[in-house]
Amino acid sequence: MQNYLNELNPIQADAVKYLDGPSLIIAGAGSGKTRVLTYKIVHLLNSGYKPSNILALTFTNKAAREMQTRMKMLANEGDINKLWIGTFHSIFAKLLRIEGQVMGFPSTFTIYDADDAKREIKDIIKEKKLDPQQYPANEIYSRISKAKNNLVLPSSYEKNYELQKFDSSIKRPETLAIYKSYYNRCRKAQAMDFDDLLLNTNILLRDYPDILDKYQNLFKYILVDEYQDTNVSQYIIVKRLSALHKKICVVGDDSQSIYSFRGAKIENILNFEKDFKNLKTFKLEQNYRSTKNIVNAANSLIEKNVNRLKKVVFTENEVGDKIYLKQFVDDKKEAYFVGDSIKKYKLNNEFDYSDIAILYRTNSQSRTFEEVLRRKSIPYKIYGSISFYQRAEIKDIVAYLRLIINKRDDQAIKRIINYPKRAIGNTTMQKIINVANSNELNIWDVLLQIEKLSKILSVRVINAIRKFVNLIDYLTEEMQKLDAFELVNLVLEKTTIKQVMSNDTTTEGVNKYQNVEEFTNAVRDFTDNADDDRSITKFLEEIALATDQDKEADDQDNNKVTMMTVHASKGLEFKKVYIVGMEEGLFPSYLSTSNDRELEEERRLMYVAITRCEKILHITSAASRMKWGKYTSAAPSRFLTEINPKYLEMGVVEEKNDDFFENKEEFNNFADRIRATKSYPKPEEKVLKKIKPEPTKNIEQSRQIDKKTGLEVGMKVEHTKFGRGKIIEIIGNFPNTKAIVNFEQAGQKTLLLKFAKLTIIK
DNA sequence: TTGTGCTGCTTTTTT
DNA sequence: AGCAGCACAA
Repeated sequence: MQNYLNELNPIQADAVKYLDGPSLIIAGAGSGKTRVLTYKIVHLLNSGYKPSNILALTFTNKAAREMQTRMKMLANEGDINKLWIGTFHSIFAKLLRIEGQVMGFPSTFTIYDADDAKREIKDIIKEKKLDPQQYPANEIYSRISKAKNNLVLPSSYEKNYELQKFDSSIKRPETLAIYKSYYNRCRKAQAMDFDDLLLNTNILLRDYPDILDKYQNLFKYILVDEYQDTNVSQYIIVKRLSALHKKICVVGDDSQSIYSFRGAKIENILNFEKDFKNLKTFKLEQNYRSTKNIVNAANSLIEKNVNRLKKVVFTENEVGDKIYLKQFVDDKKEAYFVGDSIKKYKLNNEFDYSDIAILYRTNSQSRTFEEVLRRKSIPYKIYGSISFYQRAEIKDIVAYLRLIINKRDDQAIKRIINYPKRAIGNTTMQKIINVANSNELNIWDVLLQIEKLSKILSVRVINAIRKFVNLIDYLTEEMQKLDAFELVNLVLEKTTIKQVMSNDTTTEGVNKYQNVEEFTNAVRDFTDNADDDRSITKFLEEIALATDQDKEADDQDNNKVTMMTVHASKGLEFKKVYIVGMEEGLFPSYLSTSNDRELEEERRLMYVAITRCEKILHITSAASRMKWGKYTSAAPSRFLTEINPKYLEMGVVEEKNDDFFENKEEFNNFADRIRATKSYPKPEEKVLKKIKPEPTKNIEQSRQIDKKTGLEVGMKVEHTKFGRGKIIEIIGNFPNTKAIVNFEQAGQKTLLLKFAKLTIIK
């Protein structure tokens, strides 16, 4: 075995070698954190620890996988497979499947994702006849989530005067009642949401000492990655499990704590010293990733935060280019600049597409860039907030699988009982749900004895339901004999989903069908490669906790520009980065500007964004941007003024137009700053240059749409004489606009629009 | 019961 | 701009 310790700097090596007691590794951005963690695990193995005695917790599946891959170079594969390594959620889901029976959970319990959880809450609000405006499901969900992450069960919520006072003060006195009801329903459905996985683990370890004992003994060494992002629930789990051996190593960077909206407590890392006696602290401060300019710029920004641990990140890398700053008239110009810039770098062969990332604050910003990159034939991949497995068409199929495994999964039933259409409509479901609720039954129990409802349901409906029940029963029986892949195919076949979908020839329909095919491929992949358990249960387990980022492994052509939110970019690095949309109200988000804590989190987020970059960093903003269908203007982000200007290179302000500025003062401030740097050429002329505010439509587009009638290329239309057809071209100007239409029956015709009566059909 | 078209809301980030 | 939810019609 090669001496891996030689590949580390002295502090890294010390951190790896120290196994005697609790340790805290403060790892600055780009300081080789993953390397230290993986080497430390290898070191544990070499020091006689058995792999099954090591627990390593990460925040993303990707991080876990990355560590495993890296370890394969250094340790034997059999050992690595026996490690307990994974996300908090997946590890403790696994634990609950093994041990949850004592709490009344079968090993087949369902995991509700955020979507399921919100639907359930929405249903409850509806059934309680509360005003959905007053009780937005989203906010109630996050309130409940917060309670759970602070280990506040409905019973403690009820006793907590403060919480209820707050709910009353915002006119939501029924929050507790909703929480109670939601909590009970999840239990009844044998379902756990993401927060329950941690909460129930806590209850398990608290109330069952022999189980606690078992796992305290099993986990002889515990490592936690991204410790700054742990919430109370996770923190207590870690504390309980490590209480016996006190062999725990947590790694984190307070400057990169960006998940407090999800209940993460930055205090967990700030106070770690108080929690563990004889703590050894290691500070990794040398950055191996970025140029001096980038590291220094990031430092100068994060220094503005008051609440932080002392740490000075430095680098011995080259000075590098300054950070390029540019502002544009609107979001389209911004996107075109990025597209052109990527093309230029690519032409000069300076970077591969895969070296480049576009980072933004909100997912909705991706659209504009997607459009531009597609137009310029630049290959890209987007990591969206919606995971592949959360797409409606996939969730439909998954719902069948979930129901086959767990008949009490009410959310699954609601989703599929009328998909594909079987004439079991909303009214029917409402009646059934009422019966279920008033008898403390699951929906499935009611369906099993649907004949009893002959007074309130028609024979037709009862027969439809019986058929549905038979179908599910049949599939459940078959499940015993089949592997996951075979079962999925049978489901697609017998439910007629496959047939229904292939009949849909619209673009979206075809797209959905392709997604389903991709899904079956993923299932096949799973059955082919899973080493021990290839049941559908195991597969569902994996995808319930999968995110979009976890699906790229099999992507062959990886030379693509990456687009993602800054949050999603944590832990990654790119040679060239564009941070876009640096505007007040967007980054920092308008929701965070009123309070210092949240503003500091936004600043850390910006810190994360900057430190993703190895070599060339562009930061852009737009003076005006399409938001909710309207153009809204914004001043450049305050964070730009917080970076020490000596690390910045101000670009030319492109075609500035003060018609776009309601807030001139803020713009002028920005302009002043730009003037203050030498590289900016004669600002006044540029700034005062006026252009017509016609930002959206380009010529090419306006030729393809007839403004008068709203007809557009690609639309389907109906003509009184020729029947249905599709517009393939629009030519000429009003009043002589003509449309070339390809009719299904009559063939291609050119019609003068002022005469032809075309009606648009969907 | 299903389909359609209108209204009003959304966007912060995610395991 | 896009979408969910809803009212109303077929």
